Amino acid sequence: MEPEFLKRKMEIILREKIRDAVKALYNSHVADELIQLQETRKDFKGDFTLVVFPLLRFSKNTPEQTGETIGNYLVGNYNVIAGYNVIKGFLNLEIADSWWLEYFGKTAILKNQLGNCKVASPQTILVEYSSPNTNKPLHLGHIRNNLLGFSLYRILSICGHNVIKTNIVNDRGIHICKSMLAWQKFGNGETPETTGIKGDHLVGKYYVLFEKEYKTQIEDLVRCGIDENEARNSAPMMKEAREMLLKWEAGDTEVVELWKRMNSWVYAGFDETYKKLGVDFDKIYYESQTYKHGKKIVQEALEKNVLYSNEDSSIWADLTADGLDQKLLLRSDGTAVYMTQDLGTAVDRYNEYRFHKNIYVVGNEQNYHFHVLKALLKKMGYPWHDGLYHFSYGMVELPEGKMKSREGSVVDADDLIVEMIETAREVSLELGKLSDFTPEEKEEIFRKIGLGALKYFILKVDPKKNMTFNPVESIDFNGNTGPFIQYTYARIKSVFRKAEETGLNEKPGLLADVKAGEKEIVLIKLIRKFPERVSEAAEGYSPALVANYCYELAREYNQFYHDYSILGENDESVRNLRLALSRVTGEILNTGMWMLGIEMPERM
RNA sequence: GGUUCCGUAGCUCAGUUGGAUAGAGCAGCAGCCUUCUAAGCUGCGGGUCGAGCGUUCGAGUCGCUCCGGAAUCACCA
Repeated sequence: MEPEFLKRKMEIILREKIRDAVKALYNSHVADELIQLQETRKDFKGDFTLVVFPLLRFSKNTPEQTGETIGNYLVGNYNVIAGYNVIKGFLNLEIADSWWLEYFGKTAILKNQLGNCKVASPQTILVEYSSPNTNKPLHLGHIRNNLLGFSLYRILSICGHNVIKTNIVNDRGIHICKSMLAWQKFGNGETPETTGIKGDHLVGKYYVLFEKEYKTQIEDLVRCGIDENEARNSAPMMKEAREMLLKWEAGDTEVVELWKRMNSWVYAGFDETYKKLGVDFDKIYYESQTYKHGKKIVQEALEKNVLYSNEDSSIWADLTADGLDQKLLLRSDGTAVYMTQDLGTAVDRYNEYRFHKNIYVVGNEQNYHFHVLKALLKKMGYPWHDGLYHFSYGMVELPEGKMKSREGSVVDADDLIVEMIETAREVSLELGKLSDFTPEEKEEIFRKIGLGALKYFILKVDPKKNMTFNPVESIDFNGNTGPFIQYTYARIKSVFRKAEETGLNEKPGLLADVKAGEKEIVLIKLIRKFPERVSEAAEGYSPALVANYCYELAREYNQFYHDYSILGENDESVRNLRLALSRVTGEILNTGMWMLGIEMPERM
């Protein structure tokens, strides 16, 4: 049997009481939006604050006097309100400690703390993320993409949605031909096996080699007096790459075989990186397949006169009515562009999953592209176009600006992961707390901490904003970081190991009539916010809200841990409350970090 | 040039539908381990929230105009 306050939030009850108060005191009905209730700021005494300015129209009195009158009424008519104070136009209401304790007592026994974050009507949601090109390894930008996509999947799932993780691999086009060509010319038959180089890095090496050779050819041509643009076009490397692309599209056996072979190297490499990052997919799409369907869709739309054809037989959409521009969908030679395949992919996905939402985790540099994609689907008469959502995240920049592949200023994903684990190892060994662990156990802890630091660093930032990564300063392990939260968790685990040894275990049902301290009430209030924060994160597509909540909770817990003794407390009911608070905090931190894809060590 | 986004402490970032005296961390300085993990805790200094005007009882938050930065506007992806 759940008590009233578990089914109905305190805020809702308070609003009702305030409405009653205004009715009784001023004989007026208050519209809901005029009752402005918020949490009381830390520097003031109280739990909830009523902003009284909007109510002056009823009281026809000063803000102070109105606050006093309403506060007095509430204390007299609702025993959960233990007191109030009025500062300027703000009425601060104090909820009785007994209420918080009763609340905590009832919720602490629940299997998980997520209660009301479940949505009323679950949806089928596709989350597309990662979306790599097959000509070079993943870098820091992809890491942000992968972590955001995967975390979004977990947050939406935990709220009850049916979420499908998808990936679209850009496996065709001129870029992969460049790597192939360079490998043919300079590769001497090198493979990941013969060189020991990870497949994606090996292919990336030839992409760089192509660009290098191509550049010298352009320079040579320019020196011979040829215009730079002309040189770009006529450089032999580029000509050969284009020829190779034509051969690929024509199904030339030798080219297709090489393409398959080199892509397979890349996929093996990607799989390794994905595995290290802890992300995976339910369904992978390949552009080399979806672009064909895209072409068909474009042809059909042309026949229905939704699109138009130019004299050179290229096919276009006129989106000026939507405030956009003319958009090319098929080149004059009949080949597909990027948008063509995205149309095909979207339709394929809808046919396969009948999704409510199709979320694209793609950088904000492609905002225009997704506007156009949505407008096109609408124009072509797909009613589900409304379900498309571009989760537009900001770029990861270096202190000196944007990462540039061609200038070699990219932060490689594999390198960064290794570095993070190395740093975790150094820090851990210096602190020397793991001496009784086996080498394997230690490695596992270093891995969790290193990756925890990296993931938290990325995910704590509002996804919409660009962020800066400084490779020199690297990523911290103190303060608002993943390891800080992991450490808090490990501390809690340590308390329970000790409790086990000494027999001072938590006893269910001992939470009534405890005399609680200030920090304990603060913790209870913060714990109570967890499901709400998760809902906000799901609705706002923001893992950062979960990350920052976890930090807030860990910080609060550490203060509590520092100020109060848990197992050293002699009063059994107080000790039991502290154990329950520790356990629930640990559970929430574990679940919260799980939503970010961060693993928690039992010890560190 | 058109469109979109962003400017908060030296640095990296928080800041709910507009609410009180704008918060953390890092870096700097000063303290706290015979007691459950010091990857922690406490304190100090640090701000014209890019600038100005407007709406409002009230603006970091909303509107307009500037200044600065980014992205995009390809028969590239």
